[in-house]
Amino acid sequence: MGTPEFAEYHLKQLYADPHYQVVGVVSQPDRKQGRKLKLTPSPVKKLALEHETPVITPDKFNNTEVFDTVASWRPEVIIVVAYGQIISSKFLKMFDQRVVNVHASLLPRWRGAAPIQRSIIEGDIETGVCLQVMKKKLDAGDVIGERKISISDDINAIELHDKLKVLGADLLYVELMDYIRGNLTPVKQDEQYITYAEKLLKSESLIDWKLPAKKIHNLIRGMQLGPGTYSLFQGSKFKIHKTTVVSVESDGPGYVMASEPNELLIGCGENALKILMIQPESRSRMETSEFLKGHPIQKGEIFGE
RNA sequence: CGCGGGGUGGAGCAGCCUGGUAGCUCGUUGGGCUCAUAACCCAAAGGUCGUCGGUUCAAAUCCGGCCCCCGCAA
Repeated sequence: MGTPEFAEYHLKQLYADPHYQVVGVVSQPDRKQGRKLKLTPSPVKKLALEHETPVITPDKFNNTEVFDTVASWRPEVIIVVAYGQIISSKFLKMFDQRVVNVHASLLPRWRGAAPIQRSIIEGDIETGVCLQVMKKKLDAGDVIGERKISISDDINAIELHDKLKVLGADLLYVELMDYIRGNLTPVKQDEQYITYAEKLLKSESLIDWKLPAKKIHNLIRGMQLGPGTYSLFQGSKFKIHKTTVVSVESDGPGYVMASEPNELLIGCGENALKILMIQPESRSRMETSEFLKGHPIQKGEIFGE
């Protein structure tokens, strides 16, 4: 059971693994997507169809008919990866201890919707993926296995996402097999370390130059997988895609401290940010050096207005 | 029929409204200056202005179709 690309990767690895046989797939209904609002199947559904696996995409999963359909596939284990709907305890009881979930954080840290992004935004130096036995309470299940990875200070959420999906699939390849065979006992989560990864809000996209450069840098990296971040400049929006923190005294929040052929340095509440990749309205993203050739910016001009 | 913005020498942009010598910041090539340089000076090459058609004496510019890209929204 899953929906986006993160889940699709896991499913792809299951198909490739001779130890598993995929008997059925559950995904979210087709959504209107893109500029034409064309009805598009989820990556997981698409992959399942290519493999001619039975697929269902119920609007509401928690429904007896749906449960019966899943039961009719006679699954030995049910794997949930970024499905996108709450799964009722009734279903979990039907398949007692056999519904597992891959979650992209080191539980109990970052339970919830946006663990990858939140780990970067909050400046964590380490994260990972967990395989848990699903409980009624969100992401509170006993942990079957985990994989850790360090977060470098220039990796963004998309890159981290791509690394974590590989680790997640590996949990299915190794630990899940052990669990099914009864060779592995899940471990309870230590409740004192619980944190929640709230969904990213659109209001978080606007850069507040009064914050320290480090915080803004983390936000920009974390929001890459999601709505992105932008700043206003002379009346239009500029998406900021990539930055690096420069340890110098700030001239003030949003002040352009240097605008040279290859460099755009903006003051923050503390230190400054060098903009490396930027995107004006209606244009594609571009390197700052290219951007400056067609958009001359003077030292002393202000971002954020 | 979801809303809107773009496609101009190799890169990033201006010009379009108010049709009539293709411009700017770079890059490239050659030359000069310099102990030297990615710095400076001089010169040159390089564009069917996305594409097809229409209007016109004349279209990058006005009108219509198509293709590609981007933002919002979902």
